[in-house]
Amino acid sequence: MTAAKDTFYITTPIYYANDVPHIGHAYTTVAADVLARWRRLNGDRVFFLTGTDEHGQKVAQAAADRGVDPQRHVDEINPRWHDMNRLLRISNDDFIRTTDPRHTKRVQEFMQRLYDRGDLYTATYTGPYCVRCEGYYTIEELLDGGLCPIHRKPVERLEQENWFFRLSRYADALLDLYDRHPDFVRPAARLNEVRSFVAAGLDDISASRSAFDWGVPVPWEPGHVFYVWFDALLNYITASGYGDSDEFARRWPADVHLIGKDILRFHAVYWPAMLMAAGVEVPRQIFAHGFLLVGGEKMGKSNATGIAPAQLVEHFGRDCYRYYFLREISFGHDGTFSWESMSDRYTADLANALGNLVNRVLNMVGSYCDGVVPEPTGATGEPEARLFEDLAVATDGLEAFDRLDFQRGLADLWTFVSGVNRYVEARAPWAQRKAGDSDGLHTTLYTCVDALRIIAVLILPVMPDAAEALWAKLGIGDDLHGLRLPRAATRGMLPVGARTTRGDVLFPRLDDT
RNA sequence: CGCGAGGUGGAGCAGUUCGGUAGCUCGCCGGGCUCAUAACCCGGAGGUCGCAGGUUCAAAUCCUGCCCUCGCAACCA
Repeated sequence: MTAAKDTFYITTPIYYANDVPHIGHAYTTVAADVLARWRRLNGDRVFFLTGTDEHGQKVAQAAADRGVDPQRHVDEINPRWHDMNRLLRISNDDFIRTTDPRHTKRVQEFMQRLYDRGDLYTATYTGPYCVRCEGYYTIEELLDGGLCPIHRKPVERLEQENWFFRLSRYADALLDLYDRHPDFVRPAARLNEVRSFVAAGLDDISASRSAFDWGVPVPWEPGHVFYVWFDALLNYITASGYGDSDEFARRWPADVHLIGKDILRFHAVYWPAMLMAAGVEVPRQIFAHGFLLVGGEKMGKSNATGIAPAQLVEHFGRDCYRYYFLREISFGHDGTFSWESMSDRYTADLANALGNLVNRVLNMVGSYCDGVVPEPTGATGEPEARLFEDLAVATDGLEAFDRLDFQRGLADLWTFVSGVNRYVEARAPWAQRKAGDSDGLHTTLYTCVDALRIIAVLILPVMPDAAEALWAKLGIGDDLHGLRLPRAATRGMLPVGARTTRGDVLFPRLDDT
């Protein structure tokens, strides 16, 4: 008896252990986290996986350079990734390391299966080999002087017997997959890329290495380890219970693998082919987002380390970090990061629109009603109708998150935030108070605080800290994290009599640029 | 003929799938309000939607050609 899939399963790539986390890694991880939190808010059981890729020759060399054992090397640098996740309040349910025994054991089981099914065969390879890439090249691919086209460094000449995966056997099945599931790869332009690549014909790919031993051993061939990409891709199933338990059946297939566009081929071609070969269902979707550009240029090794997430978080705060990249950049396209645009977003969207709104509303509740949410005894009219239209824009618009269109979702959510500001202007509670219209005033303030309550719920996936801080100000007893949509965003759920506190400003203006 | 993305008011972008008032944020100008983080609200100026043709009653949106920018070209999110 196998369980049925009942879990929303989302992954980030596993990051290369040797890398220092930069805003590009964080971009992928934050997006995945927002989606995970969004699905949880909607009541889904979620399994959100991230991790590190710790095998390969480069890692072994880096360890050797330091004079330490590779395992010790990766153990020592692994905390960087946990630090990044903690810094950004990432809510991953698991963290897979490819050196975990649970992983290596299952990689071997999986690859044994490919072997048993005849999809792995041995052949001798002779030719140029780049250690940094861990990749083979043809003479034509090399740059002048026999340099690696990626690293522009001299390549080695290698002759070794390797195991190969019969990727070519799966070309038709892959094309069929793309035709039957056009959403398998998104955005659509990426699917076209992948399709034309496969349609051009696939070569079998090398699946093992024998020049070094820092990897998962090939069980039937001493002295060989699996090529790091086979090892790495398999994390998605080894971490979710492949090989035992109903847990795997509840999670697999993954709903979405979030990746950068650079590793599209591995995920959209090799990975499904591997799964087909093993008789495992393919994931539902691969979503390749764009690159972050810095100063108009692609962020590379030269300038990547220049911007650590911690620098930005220190200045703008964690919530702004999470908000900014998703609001500013169209997910799936390349986007430009700049300190100025981040600062602008902070000031306009967070400090002025949202933070000031919270402050002005709670200030009025404080001074007009002693901080207690009044009973809305007055009549409602056009201003309320307009406000509720804006609310509908937000709740409908946020469904864009399910399409990974965070930009649209957040824009629509901010329509509501602005809408509440417009509502305040339309009702002018300060004037209602002067006029002695307490019924009207109470309805206005109740409506405003109720709107803040809904905002707290709706920003939760993106800005959990601010959501909690706002929630605390509202003095509602319920556990914010226990709330579920759509009920929690229904108007009128605010309890009369709640004791609000103005407290510190949510997003204080930052003086500098 | 390698593949792909993009060229939209001063800046950054959305809209292009399923043609029909060109939209958003910032900036600028003017007004309002005064509860608020000099914040908020309203109005305005500013664009021949890269260029040239074509289809159509109608094109940023479809077709053809061209120009320019930027990525990728088997392992950097």
